[in-house]
Amino acid sequence: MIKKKISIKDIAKLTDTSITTVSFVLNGKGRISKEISKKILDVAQKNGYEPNRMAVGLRTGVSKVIGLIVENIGGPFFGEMAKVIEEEAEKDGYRIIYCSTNNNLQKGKDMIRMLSQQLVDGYIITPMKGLEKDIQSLVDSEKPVVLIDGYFPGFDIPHVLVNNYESAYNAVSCFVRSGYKNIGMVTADLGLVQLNDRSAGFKAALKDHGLKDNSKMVLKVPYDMSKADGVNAIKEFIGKQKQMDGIFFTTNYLGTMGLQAIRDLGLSIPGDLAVISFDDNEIFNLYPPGITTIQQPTYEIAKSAIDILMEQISSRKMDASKIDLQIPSKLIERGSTLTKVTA
Amino acid sequence: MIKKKISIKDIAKLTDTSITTVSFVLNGKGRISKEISKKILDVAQKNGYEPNRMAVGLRTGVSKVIGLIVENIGGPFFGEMAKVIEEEAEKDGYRIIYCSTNNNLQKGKDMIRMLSQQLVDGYIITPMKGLEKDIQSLVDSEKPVVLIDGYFPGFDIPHVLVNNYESAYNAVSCFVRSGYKNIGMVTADLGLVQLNDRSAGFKAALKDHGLKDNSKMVLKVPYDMSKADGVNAIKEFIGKQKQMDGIFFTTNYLGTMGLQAIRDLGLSIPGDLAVISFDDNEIFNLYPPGITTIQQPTYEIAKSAIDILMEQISSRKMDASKIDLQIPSKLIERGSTLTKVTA
DNA sequence: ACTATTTGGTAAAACGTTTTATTTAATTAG
DNA sequence: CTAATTAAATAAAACGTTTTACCAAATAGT
Repeated sequence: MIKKKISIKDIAKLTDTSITTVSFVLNGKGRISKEISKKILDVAQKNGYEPNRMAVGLRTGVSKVIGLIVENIGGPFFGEMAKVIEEEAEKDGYRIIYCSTNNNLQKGKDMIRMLSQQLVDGYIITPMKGLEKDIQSLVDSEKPVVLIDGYFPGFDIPHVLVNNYESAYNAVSCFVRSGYKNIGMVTADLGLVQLNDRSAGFKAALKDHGLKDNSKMVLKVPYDMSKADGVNAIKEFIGKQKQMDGIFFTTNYLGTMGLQAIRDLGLSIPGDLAVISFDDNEIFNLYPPGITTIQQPTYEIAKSAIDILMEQISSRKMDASKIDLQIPSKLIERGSTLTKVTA
Repeated sequence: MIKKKISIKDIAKLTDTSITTVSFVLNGKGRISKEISKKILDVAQKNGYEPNRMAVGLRTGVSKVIGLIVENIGGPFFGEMAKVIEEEAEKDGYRIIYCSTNNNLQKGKDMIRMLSQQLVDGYIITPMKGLEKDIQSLVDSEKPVVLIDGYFPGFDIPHVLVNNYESAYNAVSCFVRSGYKNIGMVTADLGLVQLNDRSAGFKAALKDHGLKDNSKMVLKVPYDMSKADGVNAIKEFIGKQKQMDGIFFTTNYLGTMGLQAIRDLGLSIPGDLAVISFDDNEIFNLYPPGITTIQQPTYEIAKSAIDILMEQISSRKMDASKIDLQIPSKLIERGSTLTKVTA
């Protein structure tokens, strides 16, 4: 029994009414008498009528789908984000189409192009270097867009992200508070503004705390480097920095690579090296003695992004364009930054 | 400059041809002369023409979108899966709409209904108890469906998952091989067949190795229990099992809760307790002394699922209905199951 | 009692494609 | 030199909605 989908036309036939009438009743639009309404609703209900989204989309230009373009849907940060976004969007009857760019520019461009085929009503995008014009052209053509986790300096595109600068600054303060003064940093070589902001916050804090800004104590791990190579690079880096007593990892995956490096080197945390990493994570909670982290407010970021997007979608006002929402992070202090004991 | 999307009709006008001609050229269908073809292609290219997916979908009944319904897109296992699925689907020009059920039956039902509004060409679903009829009705209406990570006993719905029974069996064998004979298990109370299979494999292995099947050495943690409560439950469980020297966690999240419990109890791994967990994970690699895990072949599962789905989509043959693909897992042996040293 | 107005309902156009059936022009066959 | 074939292009219908414009009947206004 291959049940053919029932259409509005079928319902009209079954109820001896017109297509228009059915449509009006179903959408509560026109003025149709109680009795006819009831009859139509009944029949629709009984036959499990569901509107054909394609037809609706074609006619109205609204797909009720939003496009989510992130770096890696499989990662802990974006995965969590994706979940919240889905849940929030669903409340407004929206569904999510996603795609991971893996920080590949071409993939990002392709995706924006694909999705712009009248398929989605709006975009949530994690920006990457080189995508500026593509996204701007989206905005120019009045497509609602919200950036998360980053932004484009000089472009008026609404974005919401953690306050990277202050967060990194706070990390350094935490080190200092606990007595660590020779602090190194491991970051990635993507041109991402969020990483730059973290670096800037880090440096500013060093300066403000009167620590020497030894730029040799910064390692940039190439993004496309394999995990094993990355760990080795970090090991080598740590090996070279003889006087370093604290290390700051600017991302989640660098943090775990770092832990592995530290473990392989047989160093103790925080005895030999205090540690703070960006992006809280189950690992950092569990790994002895507990790693101090900067916890991103994923829920709030995602919620805000959806809210802003929906605002744009409903009222076509673009006064949201100047939105620059930076949400504070939470420093989760754990064993890796216990007060330094000097021998 | 609000660029209006250009349509096939516009191109026809610009090139002094008909709509049909343009459509034929763009799809390589009819017989159109080289010169006109070139002209049309040029104009289309120059104006950045992209077909309106809604219109195409309405006319052809094909959306080029597949629906992915998982338990939690944010989790490590499903996230990784989602990523592979997206990448593989993209090769065939498909995009993914996702949704997390959080093991909530109603949400699952709702999602299936929503997506069936002619919105998706096929489904990849992680089954949950109670969804049998909904999914079967999908199959009945000739919608391509593939289940991943589980299946419905007694229903002929194609599915691909890890060989749960054998995997759990192997875990026990690993314990035994290393000298651990009093093996407990922690599992969840969802009615999921994959968990049942794991339990069954576990018990069968105990029996085959001549170990006593002490059913008191099994803890079922309620799925909706908070993390803290879960950890406490596990702590209590471990506390009660005085002679237990090895413990098997049937899922990822139970494994990490278990690690926390063990850490809180101040027990050493594997000295006091050997550990194996299902689902490999960065944590298990990093956490000292390294936790032995059953690594699911996520890539292969996802790839196979997509392949089977595409097969169904392209050739409307339903002979795939009896597909029961169980892919072997890989036991990653780490420090948590080092050979037992008896004092 | 005639004109306004409201009420309940519908026909038909439009959204942008794909595809079938047709037309016209050009080529080949006999 | 016609008749048959083929090549090139197109008109028009259809997919399932939403929505504008319109109509007829009933009600209200004066």
